[in-house]
Amino acid sequence: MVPLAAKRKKGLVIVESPAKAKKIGGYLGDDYIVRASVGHVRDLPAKAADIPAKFKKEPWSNLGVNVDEQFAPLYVVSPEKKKVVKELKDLLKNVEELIIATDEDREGESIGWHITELLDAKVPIKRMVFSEITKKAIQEALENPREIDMDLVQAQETRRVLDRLYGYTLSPLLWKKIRPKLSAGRVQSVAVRVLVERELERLVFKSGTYWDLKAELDTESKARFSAQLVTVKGKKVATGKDFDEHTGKIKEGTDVVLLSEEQARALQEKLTSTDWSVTSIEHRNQNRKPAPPFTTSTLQQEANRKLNMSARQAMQTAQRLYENGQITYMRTDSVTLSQEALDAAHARIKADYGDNYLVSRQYTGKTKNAQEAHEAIRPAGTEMKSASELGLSGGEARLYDMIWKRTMASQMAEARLRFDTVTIKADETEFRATGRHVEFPGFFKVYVEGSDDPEAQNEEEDSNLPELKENDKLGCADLEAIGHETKPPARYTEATLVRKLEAEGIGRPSTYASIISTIQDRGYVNKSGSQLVPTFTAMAVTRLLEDYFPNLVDLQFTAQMEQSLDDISMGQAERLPYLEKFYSGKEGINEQVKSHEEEIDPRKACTLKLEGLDADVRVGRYGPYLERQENGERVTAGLPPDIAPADVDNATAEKLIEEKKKGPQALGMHPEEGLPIYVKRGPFGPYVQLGEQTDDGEKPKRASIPLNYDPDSLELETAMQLLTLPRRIGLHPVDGKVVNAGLGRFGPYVLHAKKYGNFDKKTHTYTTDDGSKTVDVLTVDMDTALEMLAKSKSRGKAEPLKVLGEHPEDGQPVEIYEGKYGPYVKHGKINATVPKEMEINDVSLDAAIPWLEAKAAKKGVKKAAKAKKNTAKKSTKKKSAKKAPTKSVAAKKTSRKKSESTKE
DNA sequence: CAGTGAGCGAGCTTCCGCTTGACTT
Repeated sequence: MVPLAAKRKKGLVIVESPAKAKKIGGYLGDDYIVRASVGHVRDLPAKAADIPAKFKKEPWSNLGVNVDEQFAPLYVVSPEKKKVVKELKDLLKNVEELIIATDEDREGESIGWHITELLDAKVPIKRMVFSEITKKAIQEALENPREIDMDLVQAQETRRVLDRLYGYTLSPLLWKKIRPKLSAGRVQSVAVRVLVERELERLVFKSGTYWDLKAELDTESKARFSAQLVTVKGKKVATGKDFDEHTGKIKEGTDVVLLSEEQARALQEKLTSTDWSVTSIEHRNQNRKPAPPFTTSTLQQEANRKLNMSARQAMQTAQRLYENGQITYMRTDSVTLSQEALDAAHARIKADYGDNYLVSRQYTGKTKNAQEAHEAIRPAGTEMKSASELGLSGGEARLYDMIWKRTMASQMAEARLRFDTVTIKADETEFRATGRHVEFPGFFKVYVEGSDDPEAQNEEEDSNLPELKENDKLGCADLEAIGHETKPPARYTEATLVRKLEAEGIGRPSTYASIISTIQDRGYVNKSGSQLVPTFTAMAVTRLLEDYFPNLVDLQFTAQMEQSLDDISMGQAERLPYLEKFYSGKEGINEQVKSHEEEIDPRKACTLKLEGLDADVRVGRYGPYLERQENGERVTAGLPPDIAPADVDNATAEKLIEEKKKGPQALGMHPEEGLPIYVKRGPFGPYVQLGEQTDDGEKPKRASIPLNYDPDSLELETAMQLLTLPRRIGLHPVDGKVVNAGLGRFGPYVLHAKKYGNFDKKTHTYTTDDGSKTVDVLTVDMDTALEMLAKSKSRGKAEPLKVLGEHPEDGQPVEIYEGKYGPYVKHGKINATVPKEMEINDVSLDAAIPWLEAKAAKKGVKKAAKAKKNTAKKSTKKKSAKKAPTKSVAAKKTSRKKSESTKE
């Protein structure tokens, strides 16, 4: 709140982030007001509802770009940004100048320009830039303002318009040819393509088998070490690298010995009783350099590898650290450390490890398309305080600790390693043993970057060999023949995908996490553990795009776009010819989409003929299914929803089609009911059913199969028990009321006096606090049920802080409650926060009603959107009702009902 | 709350980047 008698201030400074505004505000003092724009303030309309009425009829309105008039963008202030803009406008009335201090990159420059356009300032406008948030840097920046760089703004607008044209012309083609609501975009389509190509490599991959020997050897002084077979009769023994992944055989022209199991065992037999001796020893020295300080991309990768955090979790955790002033800004592509950071790290290294561990280093970024508006991610401030010194805990402590270590390590000495390679002769074979010795740990003391290969040995670990010299005799304590299979190329994880995208210059620090969400939300990718598995839909979409728009899904497309944008930002090129070439004319995307629209057969676009698979895979409305011709007849069978494309082979296909033909197989007969029990799969997962569906509308008895049971190997006994749920566990020792276990809409539960206890959502089991037992809905006993119930949050009503009175419309009480985010007023199902500066005792009924109304209006919009999905099937009826004269009332009523049912 | 693989309708879906709300279990 601005006090009414506010003195006129010198300037209004606008930055992007509120946390940054706070910090800079502290440096600039009372003469300046510092506020955040909270990101972009204007954008092209995202959806039809955001298009202003007067443009709705324009043929280009959906694009939000007037493609007939110089690609003029239609900018709108999104509803959630209106408040910010209004506040900035009000503040501007009491200052002498407007100072734009947004980030010094393409997007930041554009945000600044949009602000000046919207605020329509009557006072002078200055643009200031800084790359480090220190008092000195800020004041210097303030004294050396510049103008807004319109070339840079143009480059941003070109980027924005191109992305819109790409996305909003290709997506509709996918709706028509493959499935509604699909999407295509410059970034996501390439990301999906990368995953699909890897999946196809796995699909055609042929595994190969090879054998080798591993020896456990003793020196004369009985020190033991192990060695691997490397040559037989002077010829190299085959390893995984020597195989051709398309054939599973040794690559042509490779001169190696491929050992079969028999040969390996014969060799093992022969060598056990032969003489072993050292033929040569080699030493090799190598130094290791620390990894550069974190950028967004490397932070996400390491958090994924070492802390098992998703990109999204890492960013949310980093955001909290940033808001608490504990780390610098977390969305950056720069590896540069400021002088403040260097000083802090150097001092701490000296104090903790000594001078010989300190080396000052400045890294230079080599990331494609880096904008470098911020510094690297590092502990904020001048002291390099550790996580425990800051009193952090949980995920924040772990992430901070990693940032701290990486920053420290980046300023520490190289590690010096010595590798020893010993060659050993046994009969006509050679074995090799390698050792690693850390001669000087340097930065290893603090931090070593993680590996994508979970089996790889840690770099910093010693694996020393015993003292050996040439011609030493060795004893063979054990000789093992080991069989190996070559593995297909690994699927991408969040970490490796982010690294790939960054390396190709695709996507920006602020978007890596959301790219991963988007491709999952659109049904292009499923996550299986840490693997990102593309779906059949992804394959169909990728193939269509590759066939008809190869240059748009080329990995180089973004790099080329960036080149053009650079030219525009430097004033060496114009936006218009670039956009015209992309969109208009014979080769432009508009014409291309139109002409391909006629030639693409949707049935073909949805049909995948996979190498080595006899049946076709088709992507249908209810998911992927198999299709095959048999005696001129079409047979189909649904595929499990989350099956990986590379895991579908002829055997799996055959099994699914056979099962479909036979119809649901009875698990067995229920001995008392005399009816068969089936295992079936519905939209809510696998379930068991007793008897058949009859015509009289009577539904057969059904029960979901909890996640801890495998539907394919479910026993009849278990099925019968599931069908008898809910089950009485016994009587509660305190009040004597019944405790039950059952299956509900949200999974298995235990129930006592209207209070529910829950099983783990992912496993449908529960492990007791002392870890002594794990139970499920069929096995849970009274003691465990009581423990579960004790944990469940009380559904009992909280006491209101204050009762304001009855709502004039319906007489329902209006009350104030204390919530997690401060006090709120409650009326029925509507809750509205009490403004921060209000005292609870000052809140009156009259004051509270407008808050509730505002909240109700907001909620209604959200709920209606949500409810739409659930009632899509019935929508035809609703539409005719809409034409009735009482339209608005009818609409209100239905939306009310829906919101109740969704809440239930 | 429990399968299926086909089509009029009205109007909508969809992009990439920059940021923090909201959530009251």
